[in-house]
Amino acid sequence: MPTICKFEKALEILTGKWKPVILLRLFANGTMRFSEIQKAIPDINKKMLAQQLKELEHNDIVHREVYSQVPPKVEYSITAYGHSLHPVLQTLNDWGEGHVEHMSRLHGEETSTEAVDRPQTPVRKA
Amino acid sequence: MPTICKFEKALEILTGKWKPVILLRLFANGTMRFSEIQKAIPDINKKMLAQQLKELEHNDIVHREVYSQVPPKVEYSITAYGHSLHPVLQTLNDWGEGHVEHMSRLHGEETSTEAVDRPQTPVRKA
DNA sequence: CTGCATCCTCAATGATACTG
DNA sequence: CAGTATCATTGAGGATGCAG
Repeated sequence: MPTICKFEKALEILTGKWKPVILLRLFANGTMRFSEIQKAIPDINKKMLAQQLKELEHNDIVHREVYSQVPPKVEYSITAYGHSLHPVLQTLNDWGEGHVEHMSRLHGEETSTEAVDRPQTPVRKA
Repeated sequence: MPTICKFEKALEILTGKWKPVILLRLFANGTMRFSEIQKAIPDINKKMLAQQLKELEHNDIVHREVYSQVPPKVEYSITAYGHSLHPVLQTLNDWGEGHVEHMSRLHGEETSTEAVDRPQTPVRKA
């Protein structure tokens, strides 16, 4: 059980199609209701949002506060422990920033930086 | 295009089922032949290895040195730029280390830390 | 030895409807 | 409003064979 495991474990937390966006939103806004997050991230659907939040909650990154009232109200926020992620996010973001520049320098000046990766597995088309 | 993009871009590099292992191997061993990496990571297959290496190469993280000889010989190594990833990996790993402990403290003392995540979508079985 | 092409599998993602 | 349950989709991941 080398270093890999820890490393991969850490990645598991940040990975997932919506984790990053959700996390950033919560880091920025502090506390948000379920519907607020949904509005903030139009392309996500309830199932995914709930699912990802659940995972983040399980990892003690996000806190879930339920208000027993009608209509229901649930607020999400970054836990104390979750804030320990901040430096990690920062590092990742800083490197990412330099990286996009590095890429444009290397390859074309495409501002899109899109469809450049993962060329393989050409999608079994009809 | 807020911070997310850079952040996610960075994640893209590290993510992928085999990127972490491959990266760590290369960081540790310096230079390895295709077959060496394969032997070092028994569970990976040629296609995946080639694919992930290609992506890493495209991102200028890994260097590919081809020796035009028979039989063919190709060596992979971390590029100069690729080494800029080291602090990122370090940060991630450090946080991951603390995280596994935090998890065991929170939930059970399960050394497995397995099947605890992602409870949803119960696998559509026959 | 390397690596691409093909075909296949399945887990993650998504759309939708229903419930407290 | 905040979920859960179901069913459908898709694309990353994998097995295998051919080719340089």
